[in-house]
Amino acid sequence: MGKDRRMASSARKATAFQTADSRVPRYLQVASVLRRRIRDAQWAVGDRIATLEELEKEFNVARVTVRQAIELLQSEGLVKSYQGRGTFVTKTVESDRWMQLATDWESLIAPIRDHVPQVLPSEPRPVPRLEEDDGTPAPAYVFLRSIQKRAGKPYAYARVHIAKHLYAKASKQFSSRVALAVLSEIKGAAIARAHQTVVVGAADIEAARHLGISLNSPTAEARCVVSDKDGMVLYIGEITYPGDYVRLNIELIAQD
Amino acid sequence: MGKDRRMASSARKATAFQTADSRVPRYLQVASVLRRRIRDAQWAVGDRIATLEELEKEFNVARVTVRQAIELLQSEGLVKSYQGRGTFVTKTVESDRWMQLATDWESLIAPIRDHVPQVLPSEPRPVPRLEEDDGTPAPAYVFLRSIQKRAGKPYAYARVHIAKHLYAKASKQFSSRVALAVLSEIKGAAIARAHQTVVVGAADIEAARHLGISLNSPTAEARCVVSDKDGMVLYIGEITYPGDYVRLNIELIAQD
DNA sequence: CTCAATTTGTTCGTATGTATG
DNA sequence: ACATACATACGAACAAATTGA
Repeated sequence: MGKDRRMASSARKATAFQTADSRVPRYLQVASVLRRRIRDAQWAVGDRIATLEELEKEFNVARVTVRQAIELLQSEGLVKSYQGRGTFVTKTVESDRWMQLATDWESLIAPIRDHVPQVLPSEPRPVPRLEEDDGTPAPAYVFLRSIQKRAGKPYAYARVHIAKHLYAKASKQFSSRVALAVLSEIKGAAIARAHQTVVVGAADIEAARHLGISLNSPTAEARCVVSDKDGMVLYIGEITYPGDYVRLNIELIAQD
Repeated sequence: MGKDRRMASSARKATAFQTADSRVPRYLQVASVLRRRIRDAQWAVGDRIATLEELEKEFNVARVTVRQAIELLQSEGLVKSYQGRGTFVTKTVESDRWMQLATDWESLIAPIRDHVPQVLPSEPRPVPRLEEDDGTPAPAYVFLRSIQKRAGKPYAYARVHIAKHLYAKASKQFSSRVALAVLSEIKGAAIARAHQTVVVGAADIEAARHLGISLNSPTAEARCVVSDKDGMVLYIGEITYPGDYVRLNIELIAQD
């Protein structure tokens, strides 16, 4: 016995990595760190990566566990191992993976003006979650759900509440275009304020299904609230993005 | 050439959740979804949560697996089960967990002006990563690493490059105060532009250690670049936050 | 060419964790 | 609660290929 095994009883000794035991299989944890090193070009194509022995020590795991991680990368075609020589990077990971999240209204609207969302059957949803600062609710809302795709791959799962009286003005458009884009063009909608909150989250069962990612994998959850001059909330959009697509650029002090 | 043992798992019966198989133990996946529902007050304290049968169906796992998840929550003191009655929420998860990430210079500086970071021994670091849009590099940089804590708990791990000629003007201050705060007060530093990029990432071994989170758990990675009127980069800060602390508020259209 | 060092490949035994039925 | 199957993980020993002295 005596050695540091994988123990479920969290009361047990600190295990590998000296970090909190996440109980994600170790070989997967190691694999994703290695994968990221390749993605970040810390190891470029053609480079020999660290030896099994070095990795064993760095991650404090058994040799077989490192091998398991490397076999995984090999099956992804990222590396190739040669007995007696080492393990070499053969391919790099896709890099243009960013979804730009908007920080002002125009850059929010412009890119999605002509998007065609895939509308999902709308389950009834009791009431939109409103927070203190959001404003006062409209008398009634319509609830829509949709998936946005890019190159056939889903990159956003949207749950949207639209004030019923605005929805009525262009109900057909709302089912074929992105709600915010439609909203921004409705004359009767005097948009006076729009704010967005972004948090790092984890995919729940719905998001995982619709985005084709695994349950609990990191996501960015954006919540966009649009209101009129009286503070009445016209639109609430909750949009979930896969975490590895999201990028936010913020000008803190703009260049002259 | 060994047989691919991993395939055995996907050969297993119904692929739960119909999502990509993340190979995180199912009962843990279920547990975190339930934990989040409690955190989000979807199930408030005192509420009876869904029955085992409902959860079995929702997640498409065996009854014992649901039980395992619920036992975990029970051991965390979040719920309590009663035979014949159901499972009830007994405690909610800490709620004021947000780190406000700044979207303008003043709100970036103000809260950290008086912070005392814990400076780490600075390993040498060859060159700061500069991207196209950042500007031109200064002749030389000083590299610092530090941990920011709040209530004894680390919430940020910072790697910072400061232009050497500025560092020299207040070297002592830089080791006891947050670099950006010092920088903003140095007279010689004519800050003309500051921008920040935030992406959702995953904790590498360093970040995991310093933040006390598990390897590969979600993080927010902020990269802040400050430059002067000639486009010379005075400061590059790479800051890693645990994902569940980060919140970004963005005014898209400001209220009058 | 041989030898030693390095590095990956393979196997055994053991223990524990996960999930089903 | 139990039996079964499989997955994860460790440590250790040994085998095979490669490299350079």
